[in-house]
Amino acid sequence: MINQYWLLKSEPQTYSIDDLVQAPQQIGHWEGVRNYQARNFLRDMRLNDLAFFYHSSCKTPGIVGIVKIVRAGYPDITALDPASQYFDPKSSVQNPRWYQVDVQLVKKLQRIITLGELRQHPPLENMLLLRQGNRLSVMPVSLNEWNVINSLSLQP
DNA sequence: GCCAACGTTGGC
DNA sequence: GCCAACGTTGGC
Repeated sequence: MINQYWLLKSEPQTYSIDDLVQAPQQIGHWEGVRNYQARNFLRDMRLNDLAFFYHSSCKTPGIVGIVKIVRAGYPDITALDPASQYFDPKSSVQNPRWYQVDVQLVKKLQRIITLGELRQHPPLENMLLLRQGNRLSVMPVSLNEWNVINSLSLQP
């Protein structure tokens, strides 16, 4: 079975890798995504797919961990909750508009692989993350990119 | 805080 | 369907 690899962005001030480290069973709900392209990627995720955990909008943006999809796409409950900041009146139980997945920590990297470092590696120059103006918070990562970054994470 | 690069909204 | 106005993202 061929898995797809992914990258998930989060603002650490909202949800950080350490929040996931400390979560029960180290499982987190990846909810609140309100972009259609990102939602479609969430919906495409399959059980046991792997993803990089990326910190964005912070002092040192970069990849900080690896997570596994432990529950594939299901309706985002926060869209149905009027008290939630992610509430969307256009979503309903019968016709959910947004989806979430559950992720479980595989490992927190020993060091952050910064955005600047990623940009220094020619094999990664076509990475979606590095494309100008890219604002997707959920995106696929090619096998080759995954392997390059994975080996970087093992270097001191 | 700035601002470029988006995505979304809504009038027409 | 077009497109201007607006809101958001996210690096710097």
